[in-house]
Amino acid sequence: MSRSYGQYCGLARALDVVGDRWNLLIVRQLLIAPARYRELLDGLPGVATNLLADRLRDLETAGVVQRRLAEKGNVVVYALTPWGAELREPIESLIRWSTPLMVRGPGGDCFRAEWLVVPLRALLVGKAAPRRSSKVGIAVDGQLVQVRATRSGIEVNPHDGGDLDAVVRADAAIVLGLAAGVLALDDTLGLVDIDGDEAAVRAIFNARRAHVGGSAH
Amino acid sequence: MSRSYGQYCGLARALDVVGDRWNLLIVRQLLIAPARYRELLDGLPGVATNLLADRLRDLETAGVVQRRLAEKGNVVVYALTPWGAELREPIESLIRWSTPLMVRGPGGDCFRAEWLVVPLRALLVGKAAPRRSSKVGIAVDGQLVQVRATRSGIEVNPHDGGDLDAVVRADAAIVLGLAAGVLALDDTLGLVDIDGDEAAVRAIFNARRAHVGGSAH
DNA sequence: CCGCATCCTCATGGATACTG
DNA sequence: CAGTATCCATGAGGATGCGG
Repeated sequence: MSRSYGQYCGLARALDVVGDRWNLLIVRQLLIAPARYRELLDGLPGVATNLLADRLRDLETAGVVQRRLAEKGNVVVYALTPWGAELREPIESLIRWSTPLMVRGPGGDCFRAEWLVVPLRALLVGKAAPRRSSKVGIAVDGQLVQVRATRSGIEVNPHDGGDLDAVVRADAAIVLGLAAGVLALDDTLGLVDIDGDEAAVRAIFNARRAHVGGSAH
Repeated sequence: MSRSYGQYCGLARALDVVGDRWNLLIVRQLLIAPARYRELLDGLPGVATNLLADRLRDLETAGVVQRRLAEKGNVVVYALTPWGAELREPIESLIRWSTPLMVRGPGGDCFRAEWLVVPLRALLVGKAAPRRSSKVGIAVDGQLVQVRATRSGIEVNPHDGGDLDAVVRADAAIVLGLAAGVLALDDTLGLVDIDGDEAAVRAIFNARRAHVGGSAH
C-alpha cells in the first residue's frame, strides 16, 4: 500500500485505497466479471506479476476485493465486495469524462473487446426491454462481447460461448457511438457488418432509455 | 507525466491524465476555488514543491488546468478549464464512495474546512431556495466556510470575509451528517453551537431537494 | 515573501527469472 | 497456474537555493 495522503477528506481517503497505479483498472476488470489471476494478467496488459499480486492483496485488505473459491475445483477467483462494486459509479463517471480522449481512436494503444462491457452497461442497462428476447454478439478485433435482451432488461457480458441470434462487427468507437445514440445504424453503411437477426440488433441500439422519473420542470 | 497504460479504454485514458499522485487532489483544490501556487501548497499538505509545479504543468498541457493572470496585479492564478471542471462528477462520486472511510473520524489526519466545500456543494446545491436570503458561516477547527442562500439557489464557498447572519460551529463529520440529512439539528445538542440567526441555519439544513423530475415508476 | 528549480535519498514501479 | 524473488529504473518527498 502506498503512502497515505493523511488528509481527512473523502477524496483523499478514497485515493488512499484505490489511487495507486493499476488499482482502478483491476476494479474495472472485476466489474466486467470475477476473474482468476491469469485472466486478470491477460486483461491488464502491461501489469507486472508482482504488482498484480501486491495490489490484489492491498485491495483485499481494504475490503474492495475478495478471494473466493470457485464451485468447480478449488481454484481461487477474485471478485468485488459489495462496497467494491459501488466503484462502478465513479468509474463510469471517469469514463464519461474521458470521451474527448477516446474520440481520436486507439492510436498505438492495445484493445480488448471486454473493456467495452463497462461503458456498454452504462449506456444500455436501464433501457426499455425489447419485445422479443435476443442475444447479440458484438465483435471488435475478433473478440466478442454479448448483449442479452430479455423482458426484464438488458445485460452486457463477455461472450459465454452460447449461440447468438446476431453478430455485429465494427470498430470500438463505432460501437460506443451506436450505444450512446450519437450514431444511427443506417448512417454507418460499410462501417458495420451484421450477421444474423438484424432486427435484434436494431432493437438493442434503438432502445429508448426506460422512463423512470417524470418530465423535468 | 507518468507512463501511459497504453490501453484503448476510457478509464485507462482518464487515469493517464489524472491518475498520477496528487493530480485529483489538485483538481479538488481548484474546484473549491481558483488559487495561487502558494494557496495550493497550503491546501495540499504533504505535497513537495517540485511535484506541485510538475503536476500543474502536466495538467495544463493536458487541458485540465489553465494559468490565468488575475485582474489585480499580474499574479498567476490557477483555475480549471471547462473540461477540468467536469471532473466534479467523478470526484463527487469518489467522495460518496468514501463515506465508510470517513465515518471513523479524522484520526491523525490533518483537516482544512475548505475541503468541506466540494461535498457540501454536492449535498446542498440544487436544494430548494429558502424564502429569505442569508449567509451562514460553518466553522470547523476555527476555519470558515460560507453558505449563501438566495432566491436563485444555494452557493458554498470558502469564506470571503463578509458579514455573516449566523455561524455554526461543529465537527466535520457532524456538518456532513447535517447536510446529508442523516442528522437533524435538534438531535445534536451540545455538538453544534449556533451564533446569530438560528432560523437561517435551519432553513439551509432543512431545505428539501428541489423537485426536478416526477415520482419514480 | 512568491514561484518555482535543483539536489539528494529512499520508496515504488516495471521487467524478468524462478518456484511450489 | 499462481504467484515470489530479484534487480534496475523511475518517481516521490524533503531540504535548500535562487531570481523576481
